[in-house]
Amino acid sequence: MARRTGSSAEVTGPRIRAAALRLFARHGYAAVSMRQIATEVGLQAGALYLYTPDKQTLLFDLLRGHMEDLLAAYRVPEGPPEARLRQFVRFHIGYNLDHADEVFLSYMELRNLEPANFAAIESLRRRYEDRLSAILGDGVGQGAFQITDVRLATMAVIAMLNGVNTWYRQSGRLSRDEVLAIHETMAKGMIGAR
Amino acid sequence: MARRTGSSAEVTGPRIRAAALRLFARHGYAAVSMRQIATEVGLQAGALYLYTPDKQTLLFDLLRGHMEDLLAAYRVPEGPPEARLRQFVRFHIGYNLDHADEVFLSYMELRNLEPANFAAIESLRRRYEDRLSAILGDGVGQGAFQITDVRLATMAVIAMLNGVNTWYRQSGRLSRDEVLAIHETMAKGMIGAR
DNA sequence: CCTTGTATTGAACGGGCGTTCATATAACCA
DNA sequence: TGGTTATATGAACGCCCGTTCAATACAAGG
Repeated sequence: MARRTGSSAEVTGPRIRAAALRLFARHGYAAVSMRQIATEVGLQAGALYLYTPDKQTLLFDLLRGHMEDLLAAYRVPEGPPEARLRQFVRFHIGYNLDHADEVFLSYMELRNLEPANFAAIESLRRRYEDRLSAILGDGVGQGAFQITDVRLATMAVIAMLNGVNTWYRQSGRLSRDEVLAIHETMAKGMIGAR
Repeated sequence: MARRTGSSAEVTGPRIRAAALRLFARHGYAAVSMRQIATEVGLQAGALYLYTPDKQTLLFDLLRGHMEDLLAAYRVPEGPPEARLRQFVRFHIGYNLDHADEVFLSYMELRNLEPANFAAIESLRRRYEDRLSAILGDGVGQGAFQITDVRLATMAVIAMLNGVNTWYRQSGRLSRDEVLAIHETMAKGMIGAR
């Protein structure tokens, strides 16, 4: 057998990335073999190399794609700092819950990236973090927030928000909107918003 | 060669665990081979099996040991809820910074544990989290804290505190004590402490 | 000095790894 | 319809994996 009926690169490429994402997130990059990914898609391992030069690039493309999608999805909010912070909180939690595998992978597999690839992802992440820093900085400038160190506050707010992904389940005790509302309040409290 | 001069099980066992901890934390459980661990200690791979039944148990013992050490090191604070929260924050950040590899490993490698081992670690972690929940619950009862959901607030505070380990460096811009103080304030703000 | 027990080697086992490539088939186009 | 190109196979390459075990070298005690 060789080429299979109804197959095309436009279908196979995304299916490979989806399978790799799922397996990497579930078991870890190092623990997943190219043969497992291929099996998931219904291919032999060799066929994967029509779609990625190697396993490392497959991982990197997943992380880069996620960070770029995240940055593209973010709409810079307008209005007073408190309202903008509220919107950031809602966007961040919402996006993370809707892209749990991507987010998980992007935090867990950084150490498996080659230095150059690592730097590229970190740079994208920093750009995202800076969007929260901008809101917090404006809030301080307008006297709405009481923050000793904007960079630290940025990291702390994001760390708190990221925590949601570790425990939230759709069938859980709290609705998604309750979780969002509570985190809005906590984020405001953290930074001394009046 | 066989037995080497100056060697004894009391020395080799801890050295193996230390090497495994360092390598697992740096590169990930799945990416580290028994041969690499052995080389680090100056042994052949086979010798490791005098000290652990297998690789999985080596990982599990590291995680269990860490969680037990953490629970043993925690002194239940006394006084009003606000003071007890302050002490929890200081203990948690301080302990995490002093045991960065253990903490990192305990979060990253949970998924590489067999179900029974996973459950054991999660149970220990839950016991630790409950100590913060107790403080928050008391604070609510005494009207000192304004918390919609104690369990959610517990997870959020711990997530925020854990974030420190991802960026704090001793040579960094902020001193350890500044970091502690700021996080005390943020933790209090999160839960509406007066 | 010799025996006993501990600590370790080094080879071997079966198997899986990432990657390459000649080959084959399906889809497309003239 | 026939030739070309895109898509995939499946075998092979060299290498590393976790684990076992007989053989062995050393330390300690009598």
